[in-house]
Amino acid sequence: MAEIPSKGERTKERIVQAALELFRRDGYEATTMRAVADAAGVSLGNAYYYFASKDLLLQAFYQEVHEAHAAAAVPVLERQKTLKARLLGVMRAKLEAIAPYRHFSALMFKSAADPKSPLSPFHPALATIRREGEQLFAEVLRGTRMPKDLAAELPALLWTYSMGIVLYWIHDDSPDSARTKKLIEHSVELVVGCIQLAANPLLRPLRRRTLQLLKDLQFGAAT
Amino acid sequence: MAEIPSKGERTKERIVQAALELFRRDGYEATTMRAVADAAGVSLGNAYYYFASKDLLLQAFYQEVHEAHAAAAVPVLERQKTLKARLLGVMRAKLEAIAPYRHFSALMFKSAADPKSPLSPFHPALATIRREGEQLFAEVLRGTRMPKDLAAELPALLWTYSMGIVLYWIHDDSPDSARTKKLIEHSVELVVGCIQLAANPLLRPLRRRTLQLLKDLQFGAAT
DNA sequence: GTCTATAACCGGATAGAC
DNA sequence: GTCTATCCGGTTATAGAC
Repeated sequence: MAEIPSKGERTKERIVQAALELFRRDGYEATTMRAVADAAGVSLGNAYYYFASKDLLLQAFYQEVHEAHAAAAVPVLERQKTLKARLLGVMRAKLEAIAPYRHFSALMFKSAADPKSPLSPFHPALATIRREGEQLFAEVLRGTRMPKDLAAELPALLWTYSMGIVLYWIHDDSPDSARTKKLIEHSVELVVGCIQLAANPLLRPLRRRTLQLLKDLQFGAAT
Repeated sequence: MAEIPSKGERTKERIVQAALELFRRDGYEATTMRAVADAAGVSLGNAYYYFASKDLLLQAFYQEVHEAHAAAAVPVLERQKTLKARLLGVMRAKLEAIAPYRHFSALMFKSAADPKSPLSPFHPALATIRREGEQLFAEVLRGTRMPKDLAAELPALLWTYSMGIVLYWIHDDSPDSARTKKLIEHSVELVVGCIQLAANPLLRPLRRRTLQLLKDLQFGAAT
């Protein structure tokens, strides 16, 4: 840890920073690679030496947004004790964290649609970010008693749920994202209801069957 | 109806046909607008006179695929009487219809992520195709007795459900899409179970509340 | 006013020299 | 690692033909 950054690493960092600033100021499409290279003080070809394509520069952005979300979630998780309040708080924090970047979130879904895109959350390059996202939801569940098998799958499920909300939000043009907020309130209630239901010992057979199905459907798994 | 096509219309049709053929043969990205124009026997500028952008040419593709699905669904809907068998058959037909075009389906989701894209199913230009899709699911429901309020919302919900399946399928690299098939079998059961549950008169209050929420969340509606 | 063509523009990406 | 020169393809400007 804490390596001294090599020359190449410092150049790379300069490019990322230049890109982040320009993306924020002018948007992704309006920012040309030539502008990024200029702002970073390198040639166009050199920028491509570090980032094989323009959208790889976005990865840095996603990391930033995730960190903002995680930070905003900390006080919520400290204060709230019930599952419902914790999930609600974290989802609200998520909405606030991404609010300034609707456009970039849309870009993420754009690439998520393409399994081969290096920006798909299923792509190894972004697997880390996804895992960190799931980690956050694991925190949400901390303190909620439930069967082990369920606890193992829930973080990933909740992360997927949060992505669904984001997808809705991207298309939501109601003032102040009122619709999305409403959706969050209601869906959190639903989700928590389902979790509590699923935790009920009487439903163990159904739960096991469902979890098994989910596992079978996971992309990593064997057929 | 049945107008005699004007000269412009015939030119437009020639361009679409050329595009369809090249897209099929070489894929979307590998097909250049110059190649399409050449194949259609028009100049590049002329092609742009009819299609303001390359991806507008894809609309024709989606229409074709939808028609193939609708056609494949006809025998299913004639033979099958139970809701479950009808839905299952139509979903299987869907998978078969899109099978040769995984790549194009991915492209659709790519644009669906961007609310402003002319290829988003929420965009007016594609609203017709979406309505036809919902219409097909309305057919699936024909013969199933259920409350009016539920019947009004279900086609759109089922269409959304089918889109979810397609999204899964795009990422599914299991042999012969085995995973997606499994998902269809299991989720159809789940969906039908939910519908039957929702139709139960005892659950009317919950159903009404849920349907109201769904309506509120619809993008067309007032806040 | 409907249609067609040619020539350019622009920006992402690559080749290859140093 | 860094640069310059170039390619390539989507898109636009614009002028003329019917």
